[in-house]
Amino acid sequence: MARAKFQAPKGTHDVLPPTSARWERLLATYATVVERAGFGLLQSPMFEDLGVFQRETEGADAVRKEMYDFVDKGGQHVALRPEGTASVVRAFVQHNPLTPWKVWYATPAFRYERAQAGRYRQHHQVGLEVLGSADPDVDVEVISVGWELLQALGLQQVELLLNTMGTSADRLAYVEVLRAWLVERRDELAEDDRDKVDTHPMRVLDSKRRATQQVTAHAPAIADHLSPESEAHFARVQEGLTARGIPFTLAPRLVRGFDYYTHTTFELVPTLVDNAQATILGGGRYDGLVEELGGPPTPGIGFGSGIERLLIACDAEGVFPAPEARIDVFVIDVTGGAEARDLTAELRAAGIRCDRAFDQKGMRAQMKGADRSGAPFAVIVGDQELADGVATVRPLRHDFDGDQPSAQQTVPRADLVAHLRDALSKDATE
RNA sequence: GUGGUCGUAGCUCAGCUGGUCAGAGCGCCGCGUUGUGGUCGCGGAUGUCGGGGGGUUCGAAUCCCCUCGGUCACCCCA
Repeated sequence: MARAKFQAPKGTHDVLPPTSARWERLLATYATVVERAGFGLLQSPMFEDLGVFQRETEGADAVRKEMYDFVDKGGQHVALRPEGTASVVRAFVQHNPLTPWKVWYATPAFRYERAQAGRYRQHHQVGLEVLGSADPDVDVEVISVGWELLQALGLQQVELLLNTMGTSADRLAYVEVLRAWLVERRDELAEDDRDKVDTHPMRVLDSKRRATQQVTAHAPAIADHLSPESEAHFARVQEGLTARGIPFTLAPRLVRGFDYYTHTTFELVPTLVDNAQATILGGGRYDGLVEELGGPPTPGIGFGSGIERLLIACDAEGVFPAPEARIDVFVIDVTGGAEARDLTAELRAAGIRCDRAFDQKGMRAQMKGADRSGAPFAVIVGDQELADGVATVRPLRHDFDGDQPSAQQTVPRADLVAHLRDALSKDATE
């Protein structure tokens, strides 16, 4: 009877080396970008009380239908987080930090849905939030940092879509105008969109169906229903982006997934990725959310960005490749392994990244391992070197000169670390 | 949740309408070089033909159904 074989659950995936090195680098890049802008890391639990995410006013599918929720052994109803913002707001309300509170995070997010390219049941997001300031310049800063992340990754073919929802009062008023307008034209809409007129009129604007798009092309626009305050806020955001040299496209039909958004909303969309799940970074302002979670009236804004989708976009542009060599030196020991054991420890203590072969493989096999490791140098210790108190340092990266292998040197063991450091710095500058 | 499509060695895939169909390339391992990576040559291993269940048949990787998974679109979102 064959034993059952397990595999990663549907919609989840393992990231193995060397691909995982891209993840490490992406996270490091993100941390650099946000920390130089004054954001600090917020580590918060991956699950929360269900109510943190599932609020009465929230109609997003991610929260209504796709939550990974369960009752724990103590009877508490909890949920794996489907998005990053609500957790941050909960932490803000709980700890009442000084404002503006600028935090960033990197976290898995869970949604029970059918997987496809760029959409998973467990995906990973980096994001940030600023709580406690209504200044439109904060909107500009948040969008700028998102933009800088993409720049740092090397992404060029990206479009910034910008919209505003106005204040929540503007939004509510507009939604009713829109609903009334749509009700009169319900029969002209694509069949699948008709129910949304009642449940989620703004989503009708976002429909991908042609029949619906033809109708909504003339629908009332939020821009015509903004209060002077909202107009001024949005104008200042646009002015700031222009001053920063960040190109944007006004997208009056841009409808973000969560209902908590007010004022500025935005998405960054890669233009070269042709699947439907393309948005790599999205966010907006949410001036009522803190109150909904029991805090004082506090404005907030942030974005989330999907790591899997960022990498898909990088692949489409051929940028941000996986890093190459993971180690500097591969130690080869044909005297039985004790030399490799001690020498790797010595080199590592000196800050030199190194690895070795195990299982007492032959010289040839160890050299193949050295070659495969990507290390620029092999350090060879055999019986002769051991007797002489030396090691052979052999460059691996230079191409063969015809059939002649690259030149190697004999180095006294006492000088080995210094020699390798010197050789490595020369190798790095080539 | 709805619909389409696919699922053969670690990877990419071939296998025509059921009867040497269990294969190729790459990768991997060994040897040529008992102390030297690439290239080259020689040799080798690997799969219950994605897993399980059921059906048709003298006979199924090959046909049908269920199930699991990938993938694409919708829904929705990062």
